[in-house]
Amino acid sequence: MTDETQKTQFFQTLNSVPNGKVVTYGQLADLSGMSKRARLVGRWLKELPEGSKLPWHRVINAQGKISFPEGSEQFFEQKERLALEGIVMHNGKIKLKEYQWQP
DNA sequence: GAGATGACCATTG
DNA sequence: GCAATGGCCATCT
Repeated sequence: MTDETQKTQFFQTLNSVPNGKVVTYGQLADLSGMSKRARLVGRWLKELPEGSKLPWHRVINAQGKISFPEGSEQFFEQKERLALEGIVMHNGKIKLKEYQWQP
């Protein structure tokens, strides 16, 4: 069992997130078979190239917020992509109750 | 090998 | 509901 295997599993899970839904880091880690590795998930997402086909913008933290500093380019892009899928933010936060993916 | 860092999480006050 | 605290785990200096 290498970390590459887990990475593949993780990316596969991420790729199966439906349009209009979001997932948290911990949830993705759990679905990929690593319950306490949410930080590693964040690390992998950071490594992704911009042109990646993966829905990285559908990944938010457990507080229903985008994990980039507000005002940064990354923050803005993620917010924009989510808006295109019908996911809007209320007072800087997303309603996990409505938008969180439930496999 | 010790200490710091990070797209985090759960608990506590 | 929000901020502070401790915990987790891989990578970097």
